[in-house]
Amino acid sequence: MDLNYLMDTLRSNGYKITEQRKAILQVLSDNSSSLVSVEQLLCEAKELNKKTNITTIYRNLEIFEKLDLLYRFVTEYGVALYKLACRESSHHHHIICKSCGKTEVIDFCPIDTFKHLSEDKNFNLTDHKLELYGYCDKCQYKKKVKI
Amino acid sequence: MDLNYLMDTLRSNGYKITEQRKAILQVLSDNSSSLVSVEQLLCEAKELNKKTNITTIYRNLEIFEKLDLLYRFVTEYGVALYKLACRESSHHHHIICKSCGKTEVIDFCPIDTFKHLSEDKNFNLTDHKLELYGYCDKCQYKKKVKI
DNA sequence: ATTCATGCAAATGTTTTGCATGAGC
DNA sequence: GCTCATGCAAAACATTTGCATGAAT
Repeated sequence: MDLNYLMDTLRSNGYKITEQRKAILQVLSDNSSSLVSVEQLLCEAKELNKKTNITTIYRNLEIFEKLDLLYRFVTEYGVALYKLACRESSHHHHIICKSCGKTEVIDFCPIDTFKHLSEDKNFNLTDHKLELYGYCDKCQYKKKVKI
Repeated sequence: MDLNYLMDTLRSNGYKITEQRKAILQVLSDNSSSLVSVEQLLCEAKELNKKTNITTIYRNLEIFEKLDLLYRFVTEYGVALYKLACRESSHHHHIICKSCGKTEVIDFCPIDTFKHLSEDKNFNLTDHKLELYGYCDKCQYKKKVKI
């Protein structure tokens, strides 16, 4: 994901470009192929800018999310994980590696299959959530669960 | 869901049947068609047994979950919601009302559709999560979001 | 110069834990 | 009587907020 696009979006929405913001965006960008926790984000952002503070992380994640720059995901244990949102992203689902957190986008959506089922149940279907879990290429033989 | 079955399961696993446990199970049973939060559970359990304590709720939810009596669900805001697990439950998904939390089971699973997609991506697929959201029969015209 | 962003500390909310007491078998 | 379950208080986390200071425009 393009850092310039991210910063332009911030600027055009009246947000200033600070060193901390740059560091956070850089970390998110470096990890754009997997989901990162706040803890990991803080840790890696500190490497880029020692001054980065946890409060700043939280405040910025909220902003990035509001601007649709960030995809927020909550694991079944209630832990929030983040990943930059694809700019061109239309509706899609993810396949997530349970070991390293790597995510891939799956364009196919099976939701139409459920349309008639929900009608049968008199549910007015508005949203859905589908996530596939497994082990990616590299992790298939070490299967150490991190998420 | 049958309270006797629940208590038998507890007993046969070495757990005692206390008034608090009965109250918690009763509340879960009364709400078996929707997801309840810990807060709601505490509130309703207190009506049945004033002595019921939040710590006891947490400890028991953990036990029930471990015995597969309870289905635990985490919303996108990280809030845990619970519902008794169906005894005969095989693999299935849920359709969840965003207003009242009512849930219905959907037996159909589209996961086979993704088998070849995950192979293309060299992902060894092990789990998945699918939830449908909408408004049930009764809530379609009041659409007040609670979950 | 003005406004927004940050850091610190404190507050909040949720869940967990230690320990003494009490209830179930 | 023994064991497990409970209640209380405190601890452990994750996240949010108030406020004064500092950086970006």
